[in-house]
Amino acid sequence: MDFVQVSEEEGDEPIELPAEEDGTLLLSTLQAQFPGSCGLKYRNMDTKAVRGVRSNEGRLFPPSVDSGWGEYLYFCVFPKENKRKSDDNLENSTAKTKRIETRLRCTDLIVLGLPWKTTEESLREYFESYGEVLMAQIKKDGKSGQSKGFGFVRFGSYDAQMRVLSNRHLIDGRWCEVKVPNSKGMGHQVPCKVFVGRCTEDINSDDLREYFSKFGEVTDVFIPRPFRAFSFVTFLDPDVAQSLCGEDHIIKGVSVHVSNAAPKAEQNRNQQGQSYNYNSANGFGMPAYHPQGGSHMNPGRNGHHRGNNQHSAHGGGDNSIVANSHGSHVGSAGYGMGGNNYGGNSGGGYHNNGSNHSSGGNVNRQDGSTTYNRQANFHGMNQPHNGNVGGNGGWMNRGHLDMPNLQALGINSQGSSSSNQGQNMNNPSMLNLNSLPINPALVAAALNQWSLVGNQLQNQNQDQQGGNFLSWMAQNGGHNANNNNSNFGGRKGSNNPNNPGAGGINKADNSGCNDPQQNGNSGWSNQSSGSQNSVEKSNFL
DNA sequence: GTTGAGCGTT
Repeated sequence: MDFVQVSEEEGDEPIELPAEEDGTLLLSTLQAQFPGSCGLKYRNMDTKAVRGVRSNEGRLFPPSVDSGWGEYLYFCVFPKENKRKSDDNLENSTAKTKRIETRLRCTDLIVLGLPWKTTEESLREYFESYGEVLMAQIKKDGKSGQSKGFGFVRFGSYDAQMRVLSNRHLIDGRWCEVKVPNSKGMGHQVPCKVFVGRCTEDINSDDLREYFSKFGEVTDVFIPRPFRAFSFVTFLDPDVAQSLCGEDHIIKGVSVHVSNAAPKAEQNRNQQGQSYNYNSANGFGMPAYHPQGGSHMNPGRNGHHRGNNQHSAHGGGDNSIVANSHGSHVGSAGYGMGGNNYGGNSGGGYHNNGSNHSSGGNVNRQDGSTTYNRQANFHGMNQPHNGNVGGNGGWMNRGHLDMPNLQALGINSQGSSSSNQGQNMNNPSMLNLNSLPINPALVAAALNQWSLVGNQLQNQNQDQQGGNFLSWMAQNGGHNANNNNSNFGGRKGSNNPNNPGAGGINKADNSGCNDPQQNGNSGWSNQSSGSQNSVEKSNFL
């Protein structure tokens, strides 16, 4: 087997990636090691110039037919950064780093369970061991001045924030919980995920990833199984996602339609009084998954939090939910469109209602080899700007759902809510959880994204398991990387330092599950002519 | 003076 030496950047230590039998390198293989990368380049020894590697249909082709990949050291190509307004004036920073910094902004963190005696000074002092503390405050009773037992803290670096979120905290003698707050007004999000309709079965995740990587970094691709003629593509940049909505694109000769895949969490949120943590930085590496004290989820290289790793419950590099489909079906035949009527979903069913058509018209773009750098173009839409939080200069809440917050998943120790039982009885099972041979947490991540947890739990219950999500998790515990006490849902009710409540999912919250009042009101702007579609869709988002 | 799930008089 031929190996290709690839590094993230020129000069970095290369990783040897296995090529395929035909000598090509799968893009998915590359992306497994370098999430977010979309191509390769190398420096030509003779001309000293950098040359790009040919890429087509999810495959990268060696520069030479005869000598293959040769002895070149290849390095990754990442999607160009969309030009941003005010974030580009950072010095001493590569475009890539800039992008990441743009994405990984800090947010205020709530500190729960503080001792009454803790002061803002001692709070700050405690957290300064993690990094620069920009703000530390204790919420107090207005009259008495007595602490309410919680406060907020904000860090100057995302790395510090992540470490704080990853660890337990003994503050002034009491174990405290640090989370991203669910504060009101923080719940809106700019969706990063788009719905891709009219897909044919031969369009696999690699195809989608490769195609859409032209517009920006793709962090996830999800194709429902069994085949349902649509899929979801998640971008790192919500602006990119928005800019594509309403458009038709041609992938492998098939005209697919991209439209808004805004989760219907909004309704759930309002109804349940529970705010999803769709906010800003919460998309990356949230606390519940990193119970190990001192473990650095991001040991110095933010770039590794892109792409597949965003699904990684344990920071492992290979936990991509997309990975399952990598390497399969690539290059399989079956182009062609028309005549394929998949379950009544194809044809005319995916008109967007219009509210989210943002990018100045539904321009059809042919699938060319050009790299599109879409300009952000969602301002003035229905996405609120929660600007200038903490004076950090106009960041917006983003719809990054990549890293699940199981609290927000609506998972509790009783499994899905009984009040929802029966809601999905007539719903087709869209995902067989057992068919996804991956870390359950990653499935949860996916389910979180698409608010599928409730459905799946119930389908699962009926169809196979007879248990709840937790039991399923337990049964599949072997997949739970490292098995190191994944602390889904935090440590509620476990102030005992010796019992950090590992595995405790205590949040009684049905968000994400379907609710009787939700059905038929999908919050999904695609209108379908099919009678069944609205139900299916409403279950999906 | 008490208390221990929560979500911020900005």
